[in-house]
Amino acid sequence: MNELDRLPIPLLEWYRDNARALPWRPAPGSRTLGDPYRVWVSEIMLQQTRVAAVLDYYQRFMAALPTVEALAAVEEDRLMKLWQGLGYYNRARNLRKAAQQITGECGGRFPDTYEGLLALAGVGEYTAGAIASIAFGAPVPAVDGNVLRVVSRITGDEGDIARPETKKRMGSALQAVMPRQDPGDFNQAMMELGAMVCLPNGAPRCEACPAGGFCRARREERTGQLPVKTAQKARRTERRTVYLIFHGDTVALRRRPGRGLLAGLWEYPNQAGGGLEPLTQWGIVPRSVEPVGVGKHVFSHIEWHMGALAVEAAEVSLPEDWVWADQAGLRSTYAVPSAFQSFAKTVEQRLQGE
DNA sequence: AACACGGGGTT
DNA sequence: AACCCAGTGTT
Repeated sequence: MNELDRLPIPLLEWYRDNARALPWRPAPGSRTLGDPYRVWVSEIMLQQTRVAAVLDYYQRFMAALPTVEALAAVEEDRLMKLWQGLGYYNRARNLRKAAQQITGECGGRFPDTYEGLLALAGVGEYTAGAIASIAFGAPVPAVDGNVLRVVSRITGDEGDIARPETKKRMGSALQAVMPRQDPGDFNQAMMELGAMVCLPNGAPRCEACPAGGFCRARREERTGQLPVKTAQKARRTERRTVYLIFHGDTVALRRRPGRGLLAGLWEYPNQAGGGLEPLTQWGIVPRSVEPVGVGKHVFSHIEWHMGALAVEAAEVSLPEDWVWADQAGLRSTYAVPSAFQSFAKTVEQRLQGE
């Protein structure tokens, strides 16, 4: 028998005493199920995103779109504005797509099985397991990055956690020890343990761990070597010029393409490289051009180094899919990604001062 | 299996 | 600067 057999009882006890109160989380130990819609929205927001980053977005999102029906009917631009700054914007589009699946092909009934949930857009193996267990009490594991790290260390498993085969093996091992009474608490406890105690980067708080007495990595002093994970690819760097084009008390925004990076969001016109040629190409006649600072933004796979030019436009006409945005529009209508946040102050001052 | 896809916190 | 986060979809 392996170390995981000894885990459920001390883990659940630890969770009852140490779980954070979260807006989508049923009271730990209460054996009450989570609300499916609330749990679902939270799980999508939490994909590759920390709890602290999600909290405010979650509250605003639930206030604006309190039901599956409201989500299914929301305008895409409003949806993007609610998601602005959270990243991985396809999550939001898939969320709406799935809401339409539920109100449509599911006849308005929220899927209540692992397989049914897995069929929803944006719901993969992890999320299906999380919702099935937390909202419906199904005894299926939810294997995320936290859980992979915890299982790797407790069992001393040296399998590469980036490999599907490893995820499958650890999922099966968890399935076998999962308590039938409260699978939702068990899954959340595993993740909570990974987030609060069994920390990455070789700095786990083993003295506070309910598995400390039987954890293999701790006993063998291998917490610094586990989990095993293939290193991620290096980023490429792009140098771009961002054009802050002003006209009166407005600034030019253009919509990004519908696919790819930051799809469908709004941005200040920008171009790899730079110079003044792009302005001509866009049909912008500049009254004045002035460098107004630099910005850097790091994506997971790209690094943008940006230099900004403030342009006073003499012409009012703009290319297709561009708009003149005023302060109110920037604040409440157009979803502009964080990559351009470093220019917000400059833009605001210009629109203010004019 | 490899890659695209954001943004930010921690070490 | 590296790591990684309550991962999923596409190629």
